[in-house]
Amino acid sequence: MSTIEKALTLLEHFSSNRPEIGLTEFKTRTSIDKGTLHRHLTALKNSGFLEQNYLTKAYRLGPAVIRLAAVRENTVPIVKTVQYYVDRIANDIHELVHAALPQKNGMSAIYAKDGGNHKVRVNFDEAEILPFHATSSGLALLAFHDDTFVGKILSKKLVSFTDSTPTNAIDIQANLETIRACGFAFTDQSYEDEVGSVAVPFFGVKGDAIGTLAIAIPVSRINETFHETMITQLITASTELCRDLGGQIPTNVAKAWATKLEV
Amino acid sequence: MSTIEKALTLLEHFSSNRPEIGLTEFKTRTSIDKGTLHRHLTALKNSGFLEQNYLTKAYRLGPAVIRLAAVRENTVPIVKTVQYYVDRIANDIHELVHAALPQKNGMSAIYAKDGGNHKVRVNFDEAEILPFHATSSGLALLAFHDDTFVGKILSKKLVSFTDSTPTNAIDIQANLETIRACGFAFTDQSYEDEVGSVAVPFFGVKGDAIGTLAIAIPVSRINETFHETMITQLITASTELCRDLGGQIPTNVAKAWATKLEV
DNA sequence: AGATTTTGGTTCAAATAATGAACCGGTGGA
DNA sequence: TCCACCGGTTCATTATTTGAACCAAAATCT
Repeated sequence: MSTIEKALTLLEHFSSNRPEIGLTEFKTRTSIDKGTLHRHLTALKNSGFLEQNYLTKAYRLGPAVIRLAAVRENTVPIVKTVQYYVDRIANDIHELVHAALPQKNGMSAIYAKDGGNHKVRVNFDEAEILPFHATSSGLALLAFHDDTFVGKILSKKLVSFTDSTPTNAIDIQANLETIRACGFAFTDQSYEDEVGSVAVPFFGVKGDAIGTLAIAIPVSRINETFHETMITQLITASTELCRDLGGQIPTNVAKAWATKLEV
Repeated sequence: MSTIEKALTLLEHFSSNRPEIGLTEFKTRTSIDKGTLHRHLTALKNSGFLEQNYLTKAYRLGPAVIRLAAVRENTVPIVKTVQYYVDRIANDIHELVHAALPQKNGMSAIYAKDGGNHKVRVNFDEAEILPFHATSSGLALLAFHDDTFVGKILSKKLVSFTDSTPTNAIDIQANLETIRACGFAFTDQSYEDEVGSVAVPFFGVKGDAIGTLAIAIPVSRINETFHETMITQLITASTELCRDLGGQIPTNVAKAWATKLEV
């Protein structure tokens, strides 16, 4: 791994829950030498990717990322495009809907909308990393990503979040096979207790999965017919989204989705 | 300059006007060796900061920046906070208003709104780098930034964009002194012909300028009274914005602004 | 108030990774 | 068919990164 990648990996530690990280905390989190760490953090700071809380000396993300995100969104307006469909589904089914993009170690929600007015609702932290193996988003994406990437992910230690988190790589591979066949993924309390989720991928020009649309819902509200409703909603939205983004749905997925919608 | 900084500098070359850059184009733009360049670009790609157009092999910004920007905005919600004031000014004065943050080599607009319905309007490209020395935003920020940074900027070659672009460091330093005294900056066609602009800084907890609010306007529509209107609008907005962000307006600026508002 | 721990930050010889000139192989004109 | 240009790779040389030990200041404990 190059020095550049090592340094950029540090940025992954920031999240909405952990917006500021001090030098020593970084050291315990990464077990990288303090000297090295300091030099890397300083380099990131000089480049505008980090800035320091002048009181605590802790590091937080800097203004450079704002500009880059604006340019990216100007180049490939995925967030904007995805919003329409997330909102539509959220308004239709009155549950928490989100769209996510893959990062190195999991999916990252780029937009979420809770269409519900339920008392019991799924707590959702945007910009959090959703682990590939424990979430429907993650599985839906892995199923349509290249094998080497999947292999890399599944060969790492698979953290258990609940009693239902799948941690056996072989089982997961089998599940991915099923997902590939039907074109959608679902999980039952594999990441958070009491929460189930359904997800479909959306595709880029090569027919590769570039992101996912997903619904998270308290298991108490899931039943057979609602499960089907969620899936049809996601499938139709993803179909239109792919068209908007100039993406291509793999033929077997297109076929599976079509038969699903006919029923 | 560390390898990390060198690599991250590459990202600065992307903009809305130049969303994709190939290896050879990078080489001509940076005069870095092709091998090195390729390794750096690959590292950035592996980290999700770049992705490749699979047809042309050209690089463009990747999905990692989206997540980081979301976390940053969750941490320090400058964009969201600033929007309210930019919109307000735009609606009041019916001209192009924007807010910008400093990057390494200039200001970058984070939000813009054209409140006008004029036939003649200022063309504005968001996520573009606005050079410090040629724009009111840049000057307003430099005036309240630490001297070493200003020195670094002014010691570089100051590009001339129009006949009115100031390129003499000593003149600019003198101008910064004036700006420090009155608390706002204005330029007359120093970046684009026919366009004038006014800007005020807004401040962080240390009383340091962390960004700017600015109005760009065709010179044909500027007159004495409108000039004053723009300045009062900007000053009041910045004052409130600083309060929202927990920033501290330097005492002499606060005084200058207060007297300006009294008139 | 004084001692102690913990914090961010720095140093410099040893270890390692970055560098770049030359080299591939594919693609698209002339 | 040739040639130029593209992205990408190789490997000996070189320069940078690395990390154990060290420092100073601030927070914490006694």
